[in-house]
Amino acid sequence: MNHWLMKTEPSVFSFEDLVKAPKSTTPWEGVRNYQARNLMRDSIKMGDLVLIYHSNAEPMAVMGVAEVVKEGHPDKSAMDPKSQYFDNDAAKKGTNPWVLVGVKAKSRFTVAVTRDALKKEKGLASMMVLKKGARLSVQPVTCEEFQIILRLGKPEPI
DNA sequence: GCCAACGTTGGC
DNA sequence: GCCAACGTTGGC
Repeated sequence: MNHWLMKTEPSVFSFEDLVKAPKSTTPWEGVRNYQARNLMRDSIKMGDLVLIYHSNAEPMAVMGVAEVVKEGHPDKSAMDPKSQYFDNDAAKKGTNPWVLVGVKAKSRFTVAVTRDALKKEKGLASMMVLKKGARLSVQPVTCEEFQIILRLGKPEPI
């Protein structure tokens, strides 16, 4: 099984929004970056676990864990003019390059694992999310990193 | 195919 | 709000 980290801006869609969604499940739409697209298309599999990270927020933190419940398939929002994620170029061409996965909230951290807390932890020093300028919104996380963050977050089941 | 200019992300 | 770092675009 593989582990991932997905960023979200809580003002747009927060971890609690995911928890409150029907069946605590949502299509992770709106990713418009090819590297992240490739991960969702090729590498992210059913049952993989995902850390949900709040970016551009107070606090910046990992808020909980989600599970992949649907593997890569077309992100239809790219072709929907009414969607905030509409991709005009893709729509004009008539081919949709964008892919999403379905995620379901699995556990909520009783202790939000803040960016500062991540930085303080020796075993997390090489995490992509901590690198300056790292913008990839879907990132791989090692099993060791995942376990450390789980220990810090003291998760409770949803 | 290079690379400068641009728009966006996201920490600070 | 600022701006560094990044990915993408488009002229050549």
